[in-house]
Amino acid sequence: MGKEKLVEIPLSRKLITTIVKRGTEFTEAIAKVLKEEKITIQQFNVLRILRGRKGKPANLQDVSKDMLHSNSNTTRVVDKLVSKGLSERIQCPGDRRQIELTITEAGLAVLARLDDKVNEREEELIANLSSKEIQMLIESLRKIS
Amino acid sequence: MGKEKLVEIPLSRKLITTIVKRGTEFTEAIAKVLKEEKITIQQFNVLRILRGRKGKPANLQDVSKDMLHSNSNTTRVVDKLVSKGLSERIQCPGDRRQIELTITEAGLAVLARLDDKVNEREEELIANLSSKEIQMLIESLRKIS
DNA sequence: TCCATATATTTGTATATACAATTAAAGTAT
DNA sequence: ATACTTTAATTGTATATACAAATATATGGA
Repeated sequence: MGKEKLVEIPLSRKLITTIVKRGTEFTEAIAKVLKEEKITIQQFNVLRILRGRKGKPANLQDVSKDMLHSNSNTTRVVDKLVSKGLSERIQCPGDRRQIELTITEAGLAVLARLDDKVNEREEELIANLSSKEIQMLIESLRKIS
Repeated sequence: MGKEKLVEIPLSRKLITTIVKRGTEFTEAIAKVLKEEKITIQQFNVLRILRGRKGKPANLQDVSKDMLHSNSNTTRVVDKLVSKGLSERIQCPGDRRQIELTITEAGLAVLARLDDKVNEREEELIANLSSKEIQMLIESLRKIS
């Protein structure tokens, strides 16, 4: 008695758990910053994608493919942005199944107010790591899949 | 013209994005395994915590503190487990504000059917990494926060 | 043209999550 | 005992997400 074998947690699980946990922490930390402008991370990502197109409209799939999550919800994220006046959606004249999404001035302004804050917060979040370690982490993590 | 400066994505963002992405992939991959038993990751985690207590009942906070997400939802996760017959909840006689949670035989059986599958899937997910790399990743990632 | 199939987006629905507010029971001081 | 504060859990609500089904348009034959 008192001698039950402690089940070893496999390294694979330790790593996976750690990565998931860090991912959640980061997501929540950034979400908190975005909250100042009352937008979610998904909305933020869509806005950045649209800004990156420098006026050239995007369709739903251009936007969805860079998003983490499945695309039926992209419609609703875009709905939100449109209803807030941060994005515009028109039917594509050439192919009326598609839509043409653009970012509005108000949308650009929101991003402008957030950019530095988000960058700073991101720096802070990994401030404990040397740049060598960061490089190494990126490389190993990319190898995973 | 044609000479717009491409904005460099900072390393901090690259790392954070990569970690978040891997976390999401892992979560989805494991969720898929758990789906065979129609339980979610949160439910799985609660069951494992309860099993780990080897009969000793847990209260809500014992369970919540090991969970990623905020505890008001733990009540509802537990609701699900109880309604499926995988867990039992009684009011704690000593302190009637608290509850006493235990795992049922059916709950243990679900875990027994899942354990190996989950472990295997986890191994697969990081099969591209050497064990030295895994060690190193765990260490660096833990340093972060 | 008419029909089958493919593509782009939207909608419905169940579940999950964040966050604030509420309820219930204990503990503590007067 | 009574009131005040703290603790434990639950509930309400808005939003987010997964997944399947539906809608609308386009495309390529017969």
